[in-house]
Amino acid sequence: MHPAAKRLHDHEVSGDETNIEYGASEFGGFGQYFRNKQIKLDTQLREANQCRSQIFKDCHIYLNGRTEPSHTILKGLIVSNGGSICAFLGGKTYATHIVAEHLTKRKNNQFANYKVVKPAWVVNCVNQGKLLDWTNYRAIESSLPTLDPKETQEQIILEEREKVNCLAPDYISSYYARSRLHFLSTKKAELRSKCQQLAGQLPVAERPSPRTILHIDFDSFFVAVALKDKPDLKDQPICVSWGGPSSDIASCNYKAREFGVQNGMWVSRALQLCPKLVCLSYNFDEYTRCSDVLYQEIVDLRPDYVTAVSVDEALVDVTSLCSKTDASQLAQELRSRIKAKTGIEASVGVAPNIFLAKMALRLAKPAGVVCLTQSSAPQRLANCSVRDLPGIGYHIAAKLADLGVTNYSHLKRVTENTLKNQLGNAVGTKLVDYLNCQDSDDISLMDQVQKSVGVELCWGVRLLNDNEVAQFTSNLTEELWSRVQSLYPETLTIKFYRRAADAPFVTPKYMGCGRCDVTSKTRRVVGLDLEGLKTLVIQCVQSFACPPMDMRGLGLQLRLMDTTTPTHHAIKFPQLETASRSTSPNKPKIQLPPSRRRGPTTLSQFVNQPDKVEVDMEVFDNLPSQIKREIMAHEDEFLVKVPSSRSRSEPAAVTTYEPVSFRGVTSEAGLRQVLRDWMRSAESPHYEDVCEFRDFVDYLFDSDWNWTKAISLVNYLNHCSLNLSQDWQYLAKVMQERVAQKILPIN
DNA sequence: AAGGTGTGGTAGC
DNA sequence: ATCGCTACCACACCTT
Repeated sequence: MHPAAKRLHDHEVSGDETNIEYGASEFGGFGQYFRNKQIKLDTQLREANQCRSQIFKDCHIYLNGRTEPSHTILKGLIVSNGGSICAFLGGKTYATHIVAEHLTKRKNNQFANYKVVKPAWVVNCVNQGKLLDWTNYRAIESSLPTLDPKETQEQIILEEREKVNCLAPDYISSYYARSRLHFLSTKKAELRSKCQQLAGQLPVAERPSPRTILHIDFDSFFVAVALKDKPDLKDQPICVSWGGPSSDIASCNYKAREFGVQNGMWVSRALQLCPKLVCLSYNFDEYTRCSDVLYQEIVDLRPDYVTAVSVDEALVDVTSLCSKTDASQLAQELRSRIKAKTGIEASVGVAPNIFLAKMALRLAKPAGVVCLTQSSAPQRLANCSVRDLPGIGYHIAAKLADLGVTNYSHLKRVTENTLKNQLGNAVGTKLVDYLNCQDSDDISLMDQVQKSVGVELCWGVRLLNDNEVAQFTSNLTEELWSRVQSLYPETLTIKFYRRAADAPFVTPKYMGCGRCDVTSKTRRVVGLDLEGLKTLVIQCVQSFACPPMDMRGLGLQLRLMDTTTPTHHAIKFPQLETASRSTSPNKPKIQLPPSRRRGPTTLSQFVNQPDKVEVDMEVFDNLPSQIKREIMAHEDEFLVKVPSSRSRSEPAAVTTYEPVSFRGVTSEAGLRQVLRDWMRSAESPHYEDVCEFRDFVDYLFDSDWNWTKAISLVNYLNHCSLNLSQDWQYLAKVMQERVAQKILPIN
């Protein structure tokens, strides 16, 4: 489906709640109760008029500036004839038409790609009972499909760049320093890792079922922090944002929500709804301080388990504690201690599972504690909007609304199969669980090791040419690299934001990305260093073939190697027995940084091994580490005499030594398992095993398509060896070097 | 059948 | 003006 058509379709699904787009980021409370007056007006108009006709079917119309007839009348005409009103340009809903009398120069530009019509178009359409050709009612001359000429676009970008320059050396760091979403994401990652460390220290408790789970969270956290030194404002409608008209509201208090203000809404919009709204600033340092107090108090309880949900929010398993204390009392005490130490209110939900704990928390806000049980929950939750169920966002809620399900109790009306067919297996199953007040998520199984690391930047990206695109891409890749640390990346997914063909060149949000088409690409990055990564990313970005001036954002995500889970799935993988040791006819292609170049080396050098000094294997194994390492490093000069397999299995050795074999192992995960077993089996590697490993890696490397897996395996060895003896680390280095050199001649 | 890739949804304030 | 991030899951579709 064409993107615009899809948006129209989506719009239909969402009915007349044209600005529900903000619902996507709504949180912390029953937004249902504070519906925007505008929605009500539309609904009432539509109901009163019972949709006299469908003239404006599929029309999503934005009214701009002063009009004759008035907005109210036009709105009535449009809505009662099957059309809908678009509250804002930009965002996720797409306006098909703009109605305007006069346009300022800037708007002229901003609206250049819309169908901009005079109000008479609406009136005449209704009078004649059909949709008239809009081009006879143009409000500006150069409308669709003409785009801004290239020079104009260049001019716009140059002007914008004077204020916001995404190529400035400190742009990325200063951007992230002010981004609330970046703050939230990175804090969460930090806390998750801390909680995981903690889990290792906590005693491994038995896990009788049912559990007692606390879900604790500060009430409108950012606002609460902002109000700490402005207590006189606490009864006013307050929000936290950077303050400009198109800045996002990060958090608003309950007073503001009464006016329909929601988190994620733009300030300009919120001010329409609530002119007295007061905007306060962010204070990231203080958020961190409060967060630390919260988590310290939780840890001091000595719970069975803690999971970080957010900077101000945690799931706590307190089952053991509750054998002595009453859960609700425990929660109350926790609440008061936190209030005393931070000065801000937290609420707590108590329940036997995560789902119910989350729902209990919603009921508990503001400043309260609510306990839910399997038996009390259904009644307490009956009227709660499906939007408030964990994992049910704007899109799924819209699909549920199509099924006639808008609140929790309606779920009963739909069969499990319908849910699964309409929403997918996972969501369907989850909803059925919810209806039964159950949750298959187990708090002790959450917080697994991090699987990916990424960066994304979609604000202020304004670039003129390929060079600038490469520069920006390179800068962002460096930022990504700085976050990788000792982690071990396997693949890179590049997410490219390109201005949608029909989106205006000047974005509705100041310096925002506007509506974009997003495409992505995944590549293996095993064996690449920063320079290699940069080259790869720039290459991929170029492959999207986007006019530089239409680039609006870039995301880079590294999937990390799975270092824990052995898998039993076998992927197709050639067997060693059938391997040919000859040079592969198709040489692998890989971009390696110039820094890796070490002079000419050919594959044949490794294949045709030079004469060797003989070393007995047993002797080798008993050599001091230092010498072993030397031999491994110069293994081409040594030949270790391997005893026959018979003598090896003789009971001479006290410890039973099992030679490592990679033969017959078919999956990458399986290979890693063999490596892990090998590394566990000995303080330092046996020479024979080293040879087996080297041969296997050589084989992989030489076979047509497994060279990336060879690199992968060697790097995995390196990754794991960090915790092992120097011998292991050295082996890894030697193998890395070997593989790196094999790659060289191909460049 | 199992794995890879591309896309899309959700959560936090 | 403005700071629209990021990790993770699930799925459709494709290849082998």
